[in-house]
Amino acid sequence: MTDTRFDPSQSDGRWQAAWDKAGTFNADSNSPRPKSYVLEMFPYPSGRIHMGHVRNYTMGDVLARYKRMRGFEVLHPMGWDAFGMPAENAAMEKGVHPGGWTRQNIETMKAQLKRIGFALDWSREFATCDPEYYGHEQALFLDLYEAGLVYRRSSEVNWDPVDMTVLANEQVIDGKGWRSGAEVEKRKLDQWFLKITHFAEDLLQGLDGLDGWPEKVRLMQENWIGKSQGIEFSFDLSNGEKLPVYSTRPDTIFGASFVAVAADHPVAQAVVAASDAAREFVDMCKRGGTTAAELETAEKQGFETGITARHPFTGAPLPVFIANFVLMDYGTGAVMGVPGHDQRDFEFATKYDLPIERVVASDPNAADKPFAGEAESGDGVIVNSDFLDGKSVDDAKADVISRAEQAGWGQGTTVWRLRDWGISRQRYWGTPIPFIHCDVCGVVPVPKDQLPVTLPEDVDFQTPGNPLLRHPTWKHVDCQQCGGKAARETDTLDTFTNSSWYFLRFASQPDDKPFDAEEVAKWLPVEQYIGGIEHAILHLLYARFWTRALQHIGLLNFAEPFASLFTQGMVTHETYYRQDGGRAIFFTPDEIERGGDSATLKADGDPVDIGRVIKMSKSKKNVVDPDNIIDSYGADAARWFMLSDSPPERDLPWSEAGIEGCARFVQRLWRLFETAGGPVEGEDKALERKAHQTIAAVADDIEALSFNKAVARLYELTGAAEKAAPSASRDFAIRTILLLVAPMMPHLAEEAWAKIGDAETDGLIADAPWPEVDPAMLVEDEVTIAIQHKGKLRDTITAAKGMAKDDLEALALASEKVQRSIDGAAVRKVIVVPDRLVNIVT
RNA sequence: GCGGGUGUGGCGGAAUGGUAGACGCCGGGGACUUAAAAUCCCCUGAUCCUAUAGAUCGUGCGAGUUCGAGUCUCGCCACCCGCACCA
Repeated sequence: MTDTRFDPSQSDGRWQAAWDKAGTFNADSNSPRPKSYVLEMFPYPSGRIHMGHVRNYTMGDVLARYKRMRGFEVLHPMGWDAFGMPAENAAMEKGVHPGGWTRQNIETMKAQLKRIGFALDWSREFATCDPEYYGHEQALFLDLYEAGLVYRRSSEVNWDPVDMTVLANEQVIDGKGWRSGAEVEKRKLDQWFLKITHFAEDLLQGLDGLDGWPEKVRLMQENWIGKSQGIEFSFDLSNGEKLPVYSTRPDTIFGASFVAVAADHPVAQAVVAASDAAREFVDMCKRGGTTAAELETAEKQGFETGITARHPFTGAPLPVFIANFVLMDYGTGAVMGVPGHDQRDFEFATKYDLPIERVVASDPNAADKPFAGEAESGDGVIVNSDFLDGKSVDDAKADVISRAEQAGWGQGTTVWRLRDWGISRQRYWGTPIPFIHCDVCGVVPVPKDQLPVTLPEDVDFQTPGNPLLRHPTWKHVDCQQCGGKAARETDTLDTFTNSSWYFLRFASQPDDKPFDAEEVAKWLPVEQYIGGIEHAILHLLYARFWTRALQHIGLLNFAEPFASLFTQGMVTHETYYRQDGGRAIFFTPDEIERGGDSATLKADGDPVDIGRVIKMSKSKKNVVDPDNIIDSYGADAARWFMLSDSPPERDLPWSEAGIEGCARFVQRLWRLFETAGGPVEGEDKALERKAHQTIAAVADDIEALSFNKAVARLYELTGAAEKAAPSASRDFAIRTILLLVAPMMPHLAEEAWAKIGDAETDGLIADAPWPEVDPAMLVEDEVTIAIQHKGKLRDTITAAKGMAKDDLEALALASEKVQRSIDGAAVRKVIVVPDRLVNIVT
């Protein structure tokens, strides 16, 4: 037995080259095998691969390799989400071209991914900044335009003054740009929109069928779509106008004591025109902050307009206020105020001394019960409401809506929180929107045979704003229709558009169209999609929308792109810092010498503080570079670490000790594998049984993405095989371990497979089938029975599997320890769970 | 405020209502070695103890259901995530 070591620096690259050469992981859509599409969210080429990528792609890789072993033809592709602002920022800061910068990053990151040995089909690689990709995207955009799902309108947009671009609502967080963090301003611009609201109901309904998605993500999308049902009706105003309002509580209409409109509502603007006091109030409303904390503490304030609204049933005049808590862009921008049953209205009415009427009570006798300092928004029975009295909330809602509809002053309505998706960006590094503007003909689509509309290469980034707009020649074209002078659209598409259909392009890459529906049908929907929770709403909702939209125009025959979704946790690390005056100075893990529960700085040998374990980030310097890890420990140790210990949906704390343990295990396996092969005889039933149990369990664990459990089971079987004396059974167990770790440590597995080198291990282990389980071997013939007295463990005995209850009971009562515990008390009851335990109750 | 999740040794975490702490990391002891690395073996929840044995306690807190609860039910607490003056 030679005691050699496995050398990743020699082996990793050799096997990566072997897979490349054999095209092992290239997916064949014409294969007779069943298909499986495993996909991880493709990366933005920001510069280098980080540990989060490694974790994400390792999980997908294990699943993809496992699926291949189970006889599936697996599509496991990789590409680049290559448009976006960091490239332009780099252009501005370093004077490089966004395209060159991006290509360079892709090259670096691709080399990094290859070093980790991912089973990817690189033949399908593309970047979204390839004209071959975005040209097809332009074609799809034109298709959607023809289908009426794209439109253009002037709208108030979220303008980021730092990035000089428009942001989608989703990209505004607490009133600030999601990237720049700058306070967002409002501007009016002509913008392109995608009609995602056309599919609001369908996107909501579809969530019910997504059994393979986390409940959390489904709920987040449900809330984002925000369906609400109620009534829209108009008040007759004292100035002769009509004021439409929206309410989800028509049942409380008799409790209305005022009407409120948003500060930028037309009614408010009319009042402002005639009143300086009103103007002051409205200006104050607009200044108000929009952050959660500010809204929490903001007082409900209003300005009484002097106008009154006529109650549709009682005819009573209700005062109309301009109020700071009413939003213009939800519902109609105006509400009826029912202080008794809405907390905001309650606070408002209290401040302005408006009537607070009870119209819902726990029972009819409680009709005059006073309020306990807050509104009651719960269920109950209607009171003090004329013809509604005694009805349930639901019945009263229906009654008011039907009366309003019959009388013609209102109707049942559904209101959505979801808005149409504004996709215009005043940026260079994105997909040009394929339209031209002609003074005579208006907006004219670029004919499909002139696609792609490509980006000009010679652009200047030293001035803020859109380089396409400033370019001397690019935008000047002749109109397709009239031949006159026209200008190209200089806006580009939101980068989320690029990631809304890339998974289709991976499945099929014809030159003459975005994708081939038949080829796509062979692979889609994606069987398992893996990525970060940060995409729970935006990317995943847009991708679901695009798939529906393409189905709508007949290009696809399915609505949901991702059958199963998994959101993995982050890779975290301790932070190291010293306090310097008021602020912390952070150190990288490389600069630190880590002891048992202390850490010192290598440079001066003095201690540093160990901070919280948080997501790896450059600002906290708690990052570990995957390349360095692979240099030191090899790809397999890094992969194994990514799968060990933490459940995949939770955060994974990186540690030096942990990766060292993984590297040790790689060598431990190598030593074990070296003892495989050769002539061995003899049987070790128990070990053989454990091997079969492990095959079944690891398969279950991988399919459930419970990699940490699969890892633990492999440690166990490894320990058992190491301790066992040589036998044919042991040889079988070792070969079993080799096959089971192959998806996780593919380089070590190939090396050991080749080294065994007998008929059984011919070819690449990557092409070997998953081992068969003998069901008979899953069952133990002896079991350990727990003996309890009143639920407390007193003894354990070994018994034959399937022993009769009476025999077990007799064995249990014969136990000396049990008898001592019972101490002569009368046995009242004996619970026997076959093959498990006996519980004696006295 | 609304919605969701999490809570188990020094740490990461196992556990179809049935022997809590599998497996890994850290730590301790030992073997091998001139020595170190590597490797191997043993110990490692807490407390008590008359100590090869045994007892008690123990899964955020408090109740409950059950022969039996980390697991189920009810009520709290803490932390994390998402959404939010959405009428």
